[in-house]
Amino acid sequence: METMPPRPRAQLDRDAWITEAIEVLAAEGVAGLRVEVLAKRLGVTKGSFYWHFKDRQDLLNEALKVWRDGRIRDIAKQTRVAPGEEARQILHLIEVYSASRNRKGMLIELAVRDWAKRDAAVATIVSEVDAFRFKCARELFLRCGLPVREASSRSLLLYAYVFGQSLMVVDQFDQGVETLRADIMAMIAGPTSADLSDPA
Amino acid sequence: METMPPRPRAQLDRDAWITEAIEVLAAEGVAGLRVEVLAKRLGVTKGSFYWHFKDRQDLLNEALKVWRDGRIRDIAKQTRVAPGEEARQILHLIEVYSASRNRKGMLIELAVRDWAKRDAAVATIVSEVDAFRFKCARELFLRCGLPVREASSRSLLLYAYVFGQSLMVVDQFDQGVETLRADIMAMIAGPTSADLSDPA
DNA sequence: ATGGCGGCGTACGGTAGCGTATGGTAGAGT
DNA sequence: ACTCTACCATACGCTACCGTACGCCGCCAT
Repeated sequence: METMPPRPRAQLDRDAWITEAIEVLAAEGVAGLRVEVLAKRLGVTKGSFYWHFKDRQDLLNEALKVWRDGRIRDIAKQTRVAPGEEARQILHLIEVYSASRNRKGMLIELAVRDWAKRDAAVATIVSEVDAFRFKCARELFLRCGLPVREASSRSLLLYAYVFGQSLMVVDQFDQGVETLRADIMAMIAGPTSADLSDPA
Repeated sequence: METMPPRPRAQLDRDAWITEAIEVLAAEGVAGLRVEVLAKRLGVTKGSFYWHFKDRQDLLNEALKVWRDGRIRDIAKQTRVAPGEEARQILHLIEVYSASRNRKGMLIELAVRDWAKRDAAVATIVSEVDAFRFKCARELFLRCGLPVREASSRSLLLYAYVFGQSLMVVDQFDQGVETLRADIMAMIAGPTSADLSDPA
């Protein structure tokens, strides 16, 4: 056999670097994503790194692609739902992003968005992801019976809210923040056609 | 005369460093806030810096304080309004933060919040500012006649939205984003007691 | 005019990080 | 057993920083 010509284990290690890179990205931001730090975390030296990658930028590009593809897949999954379940799924969407759960995912989101402020190529990718998110969420609202304009504005509000929520330090807001969050979820999601037409 | 004992120009130069520091903070983030970079931008060497400041952390602390005080003052100013103008002021509040105008202020906000993720002391300050913002905004809603719970949730939604909005890259969303933003503003601000009780 | 000091420049040591060059090793193929 | 190569370590040069030590220069008061 030809030992699986192109990549028997090389490609797999590349992925290990990328996976760890995204981990560090979430914790330290793109500025803290250093080659030698990464190597230490992986228990190797940078001699390994420069075998797998041309340079640091090469890793950053790959990590960004992996992030984008993962986001696209996840968004598609989260918004592909059986008819009649759209309204419930919108609430689920908001919950999924609410920083308590999915903390790491949100940290990655924020790190990438901070990165995008200083790198136009990253901003382009983020823009693509945002557009896709917007499109999918709007589709959910449309299938709930809302007119295009309202479906659009609610979609934008939904994502702006969940991202903004994760930026705020709300732990000393007087009463239970959970109650407020629940009320806000209802504001963003409803009233939908289900509320308007469902006799129950 | 005693040549104006404490600070004839020294304190003023300290402020110059801090002002420039906040500028760089907005553009490059806290990780890009380097002493020697700052010195070059100010046309001096770091010999000057270490006369005015103990070390880099000293500058960071001061910059953070200046930011906090400026925020507190601005929030107080933006939410202190004549009776009957509350509803209008809420809309104005959203507009002021909408990233198009006040771009630099928002960049500083985002940079400080990113900073807060890796520095507990910064997170405490941000928490104070957020709590004050929340309190002031809620007061506006309350004076519009809304019950406490709704005033609270709308206040939280308002700030989460404006911060989240500034994180998103919306330039390729199909139709006019301005229209969507206007609709969202109306969702967050209204219906208020003015809409409910004003016969006009 | 001159001593003192505020304000800054210069020079230095030290660390962290990028990227390169080159050597070493273990395992697969023959 | 020999070799080849994927994979990694070591060592180096370079730059960008931080912080310190110290020297210079101009301004004010006496």
